[in-house]
Amino acid sequence: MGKKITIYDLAKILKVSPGTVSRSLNDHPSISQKTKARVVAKANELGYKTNKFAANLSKQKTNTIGVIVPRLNSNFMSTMLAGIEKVVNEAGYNLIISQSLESMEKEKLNAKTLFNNSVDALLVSLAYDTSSYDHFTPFIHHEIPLLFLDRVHNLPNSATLIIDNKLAGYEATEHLIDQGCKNLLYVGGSQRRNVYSDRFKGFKNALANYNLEFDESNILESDLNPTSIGEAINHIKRSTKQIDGIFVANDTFAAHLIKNLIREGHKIPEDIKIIGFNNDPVSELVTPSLSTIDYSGYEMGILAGQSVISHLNGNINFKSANTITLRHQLIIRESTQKQ
Amino acid sequence: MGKKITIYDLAKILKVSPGTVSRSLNDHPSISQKTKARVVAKANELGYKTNKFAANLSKQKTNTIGVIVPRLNSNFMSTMLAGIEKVVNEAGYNLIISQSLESMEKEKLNAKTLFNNSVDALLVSLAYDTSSYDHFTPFIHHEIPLLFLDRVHNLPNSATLIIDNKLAGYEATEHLIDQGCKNLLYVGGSQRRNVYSDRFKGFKNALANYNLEFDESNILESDLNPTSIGEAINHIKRSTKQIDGIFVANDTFAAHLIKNLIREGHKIPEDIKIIGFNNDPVSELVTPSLSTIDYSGYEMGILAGQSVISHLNGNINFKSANTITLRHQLIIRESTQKQ
DNA sequence: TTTAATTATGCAACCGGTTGCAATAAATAA
DNA sequence: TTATTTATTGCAACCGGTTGCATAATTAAA
Repeated sequence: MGKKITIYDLAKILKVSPGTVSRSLNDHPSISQKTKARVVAKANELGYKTNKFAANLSKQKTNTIGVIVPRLNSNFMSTMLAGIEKVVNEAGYNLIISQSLESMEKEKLNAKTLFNNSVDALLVSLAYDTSSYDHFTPFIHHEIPLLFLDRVHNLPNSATLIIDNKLAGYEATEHLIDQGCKNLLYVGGSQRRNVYSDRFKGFKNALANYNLEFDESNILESDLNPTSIGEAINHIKRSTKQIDGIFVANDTFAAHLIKNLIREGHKIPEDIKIIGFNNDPVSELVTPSLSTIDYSGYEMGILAGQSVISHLNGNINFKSANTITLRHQLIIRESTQKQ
Repeated sequence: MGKKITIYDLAKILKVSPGTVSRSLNDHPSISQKTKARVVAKANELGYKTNKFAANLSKQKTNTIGVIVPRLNSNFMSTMLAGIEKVVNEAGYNLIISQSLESMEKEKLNAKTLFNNSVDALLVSLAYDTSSYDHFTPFIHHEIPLLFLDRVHNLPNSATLIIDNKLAGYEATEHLIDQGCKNLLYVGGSQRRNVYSDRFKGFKNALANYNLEFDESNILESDLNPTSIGEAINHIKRSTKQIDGIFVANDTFAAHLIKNLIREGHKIPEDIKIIGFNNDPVSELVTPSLSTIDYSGYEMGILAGQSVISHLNGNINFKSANTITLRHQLIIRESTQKQ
């Protein structure tokens, strides 16, 4: 039940000043080893705990890092968060996590809240429909480290952590072409988000490079929600040229697509080859197993945590436009197998 | 960049006392409407923002709720968190999330950290190997609301939020028996966790009820990690009586099991029927699709958030042992289809 | 032994709200 | 009009650390 003991209590007991107690506990250099030892010993003995409120108030620092993600319940995001959490926790920081639910309005609110909560840094993966970025300027103005992850936007004095989506998109598409596909379809999310527009650019480049013609029927913009599978199926059915290869910018949607195409009587990979993106656990489990682009959310999280921490420790900083690009890898499974 | 303005600035400008400003901003009843209006107007005009540090210090309240989960990157957990986040956020609370990584030691650390951070409430889903619960007593002693979710432990003055795992286990098993299975296997996690031991109890009850014999070969305790699939396969192979029905306490593991059993030449559901647990998205996507028990992590999260909030608001409390049981539902898919 | 240079500690202001209690102003009753 | 009651507002202590600067204690140099 221990009534809270404060540095004042310690000071009185040890017959020193509160300031000395404070400095001792914080291992300040101007305190003698002897005194430090005494203070620390007594503090432990009495179970002293620093009152974060007070410490925060005078230091104006919360030891808290804010995160905004589109949603918590996606494999990629939760894995990334797991990585972030691990690193920042080891460094003594807490994570305040909030989700935008893919809405810019909610994202704005989240940003405001986190700002008001004085997070020491902010990590963001942008919502589906975010089109303005003013809600991040308070962070920049107050020099609060701002790091975008995966779904990024280039703002001055902020850093971004991504993979080379364009290249990955190119490689995925090239793989389909290698396997003999001629009429390709790209299914991705909002072109406003770098992850989708870049993958699409890669897709388009690959088509051009292999002299495959491209028109608007070769791209489908979707919210990638499983409930929207119907639209995708319709698009494929309606297409005048028979589609024989699909690059889906998201494994979960790709898995649903496989399931539904098979239900519709298509053979995969014989009639249509499909490649996804993310190497979500589901890609191994679906039948046929799904070829995909692997990149580790966990690693991205770890790296994000590390950069932010080292920024906070003053080792590096985000002043100079700072982009970290992670590696990715093509994973070939059954869904793109040549006959 | 807008020097911070404080209640003292407002007080000076408006020629009232800081106390009056504070009370006005908090809509205290003893301030006249006129004054309140003036203060609020001026506060808005100058873009006043309350300094949480100071407010926390004097109120000794953080408006922050701590959560400890075994891991962030499981569908169930991240969905549950999504639910919690939504509710508490709307109520003006922040969520500090930490993961125990299924280790009691880490869980202890997390609990300590969250305690030191003075969270206003704590939500916990226990780690795989947690066997002592002392790390939660500080919360109870300080009357910080403590709520266990899904993987629970009954502590006095704490609440629990669960489903009827025993009944669900019974129903899953009964379903297998209904479909003609005679030699059943239960694959679950640590018996120390209610979710697994209760499901097992239901399993055993069902066997007894249908006069099916039970011995140690009918149960396999696993960490349910996909890397442990080999052990499960071996167990099934080695079994003297030919196993024809498996109840796996976790969809992901069940999905891997299906995939691997098929690879080994078994036919599912013809030779072996399988039922999972959780209704994870993967259960629909695997082939054959997986029968399972559905219960909504999201709903559980929402409910958890709501109970904690209403407790914090003084509406209900956890003093009287408080258990909320959510409903669940048997979902029949292809993996248990009778021929 | 003195003086200068270090090292260790104390003092007190400060961070910015919150809140019990006293004081004053306004409203109602006598 | 005066005495009461009630509605408003101010005062000042408090929450518990942190930190610049002055002072005291100790050590090294002269």
